[in-house]
Amino acid sequence: MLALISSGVAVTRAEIARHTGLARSTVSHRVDALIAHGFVDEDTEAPSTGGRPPRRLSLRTHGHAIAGVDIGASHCRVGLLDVKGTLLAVREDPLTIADGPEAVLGHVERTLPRLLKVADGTAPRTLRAIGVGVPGPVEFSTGRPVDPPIMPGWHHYPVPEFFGERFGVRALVDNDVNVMALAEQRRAFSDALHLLYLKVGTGIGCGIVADGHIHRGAQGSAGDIGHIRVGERDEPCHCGNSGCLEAVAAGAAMAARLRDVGLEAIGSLDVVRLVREGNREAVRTVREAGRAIGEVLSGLVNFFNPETVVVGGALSAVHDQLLAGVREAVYGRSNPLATNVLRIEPSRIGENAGAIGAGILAIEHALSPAQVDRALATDATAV
Amino acid sequence: MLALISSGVAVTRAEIARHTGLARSTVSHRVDALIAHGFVDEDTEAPSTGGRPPRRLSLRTHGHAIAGVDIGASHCRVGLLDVKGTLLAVREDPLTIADGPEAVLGHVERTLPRLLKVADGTAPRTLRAIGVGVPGPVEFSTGRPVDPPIMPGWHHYPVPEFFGERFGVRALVDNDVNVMALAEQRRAFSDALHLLYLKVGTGIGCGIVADGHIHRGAQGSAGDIGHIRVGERDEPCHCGNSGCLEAVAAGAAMAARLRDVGLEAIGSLDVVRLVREGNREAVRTVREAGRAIGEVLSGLVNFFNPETVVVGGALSAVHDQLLAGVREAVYGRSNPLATNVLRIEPSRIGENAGAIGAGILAIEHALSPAQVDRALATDATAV
DNA sequence: CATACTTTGTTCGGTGAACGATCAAAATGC
DNA sequence: GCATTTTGATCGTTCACCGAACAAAGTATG
Repeated sequence: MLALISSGVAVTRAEIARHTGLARSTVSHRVDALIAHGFVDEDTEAPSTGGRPPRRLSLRTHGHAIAGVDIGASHCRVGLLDVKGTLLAVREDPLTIADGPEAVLGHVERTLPRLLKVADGTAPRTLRAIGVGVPGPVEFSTGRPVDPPIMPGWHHYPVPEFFGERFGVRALVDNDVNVMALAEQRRAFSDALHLLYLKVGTGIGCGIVADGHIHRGAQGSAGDIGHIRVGERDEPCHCGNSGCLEAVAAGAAMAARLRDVGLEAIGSLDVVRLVREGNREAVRTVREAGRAIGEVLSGLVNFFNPETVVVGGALSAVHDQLLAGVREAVYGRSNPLATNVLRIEPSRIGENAGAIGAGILAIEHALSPAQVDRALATDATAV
Repeated sequence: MLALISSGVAVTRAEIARHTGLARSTVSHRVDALIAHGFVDEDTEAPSTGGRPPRRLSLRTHGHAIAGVDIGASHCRVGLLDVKGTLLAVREDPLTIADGPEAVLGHVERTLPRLLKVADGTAPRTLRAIGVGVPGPVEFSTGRPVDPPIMPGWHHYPVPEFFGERFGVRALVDNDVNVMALAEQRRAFSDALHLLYLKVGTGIGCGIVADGHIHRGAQGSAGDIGHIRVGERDEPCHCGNSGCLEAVAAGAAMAARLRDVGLEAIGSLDVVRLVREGNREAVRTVREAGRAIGEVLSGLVNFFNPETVVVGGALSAVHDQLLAGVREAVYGRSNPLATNVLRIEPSRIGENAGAIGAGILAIEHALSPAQVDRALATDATAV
């Protein structure tokens, strides 16, 4: 409760009192408790506005650490954050997710202690919580992947228990695009209550933030827009249908099309390289893909009416070309009322969005009123 | 708080204590206050389970009334509900919304007192709140329509103030499909946290319930799916684009197509009539429209992942034919994970959904913790 | 049929958190 | 140097919630 307010808007006791409507005495008392338990620090004095200068409060960053883990199809990024959400250390390693949960999570298990040691040298930090983003649908309440197409061996694997046994902390698991959407919303587009995060890489996925919260849907498969039908082309898709967005506009599909015209392109990164080299065929392909994505997105914009759409993923490296196509299609087709404040922008956080978003997910859980109350009750003076 | 629990799950003091974790003494005290202020009634004793039989509590329905108003393009339905949400009286009148807010709301103003007198004869009821559903986008916080296409003269008209001045109660205004979605979710599909309500009438609209709450989006235009592009046909649409869902599959479009083949059909009701008469062309047209709707819906199902899709509106009168087409397209194209628990069902509430949903909106506001606390504080013993 | 047991709801002191008022601290401004 | 202003701390009061004991009203059991 107070912790939430301390993390942004009201940073002094008097401000908290004004914002919450509580008496100044009450606020003082509770802040003392939070300081005693190691949640909050008192730091510099703020400039006076005519009277006694207020003392600024901030979350105590030293001592604590939160892990944010971004697991991709072929890589794994482990990040360490302080409770304010600033990234202390990251490490990316190539890793095949198809090797199964023990192999992948075992790597995370070995990497984390190293990061904890390295991170910022001086004071040792204790791990408080872990957030994990994985490239497939997850039953959020249990943290278990459900029938993930590209994660063989992960079905119903109890990821939180894995970390709970080894580090003694809670782990939250979610779809990777969801945590990326969360990262962009919290860090870069906090004025947008409703936000979509489009990840355009080898495949295409979408993270949804509705009213400030991640929308996961009934089975945690919300945002799975890769197989929405688009346009007239009947490109066959590995899902069995044809004309899927992913079969038309994802990185893999673009690379295939460029191969057809004799260019050397295996994956998304080759498409990016070719565009950067100024290859006109590649530019045309990306722009065309942008239009296809925009066509689907225009429908989603009408339906969902977000303030902001963020485009990320490997292909956002060439967002000039990609977004041109997306905007063209969206602004051409969407309801004017929905588009007149709509912003379509490239990712501002970039390649660390997954790790940071997973961390934010864990931080917000650890600092939730219920968790803080529990910590205050169990008198365990943290740090 | 207690009011919410009283309206469904915990109907005796001991049950409330078990559900909330509060002490039995506290619950007793608070229930007494609610009884004293006229929110709750004590009624029959429930059967004993081996000890003293518990006394059942229920919301006090007599004395209070809530209005639910459903304004359509060419009709106006005014309903009166008790605080439990049961419909006491309804009245539908033909009315042209284009006559402007004063004319339409004036009609409501004259109708309400009559319903209040008629309703259930005996005890007089005082109006507590009003809910209004209108066929266009609304800025919910102020209750003002914004640029509604088929409501000339209503732009930014202060509807809540109109009723506030005349009846002295709060009025909540929302898009009609939103309140219909709410009615179906609360009354008929309460197990579905995420629900879509498709209204197929002259036009096509969609109400969204996400996590039990109406999703309105950034400008209150969420659910405006009538102009999503569908299929290969390039049917011109009044919005300026072509291939819009509404231009292909709405009641008006179906009637136009039937006219083209020489049948007599002016509006949605004629389509319904022809289908009921067994006209094969009409059946084919409805089924075809269902497929078009299903094609768009399959994308929305992938994106939003609802448990339930409810189909209502005038065309749901022939839902056998319509839903056949919808289901065919959705189950053919959507992500299996999203469809394996998905239910696509006809409206269970029917023509009163708008009035009931608007009433529910108002009731939930009036019984919200904040409002109840205020009522308890201001010592104004209701009734 | 009387008695023990169970479950519900009420009454009654005790406790603790929030409040309001007062006071000390540390600046600005005349 | 002194009034003013704003922040933060201290202290007694109030009020909501709790826990325990108790009354009420039934069922099980000898």
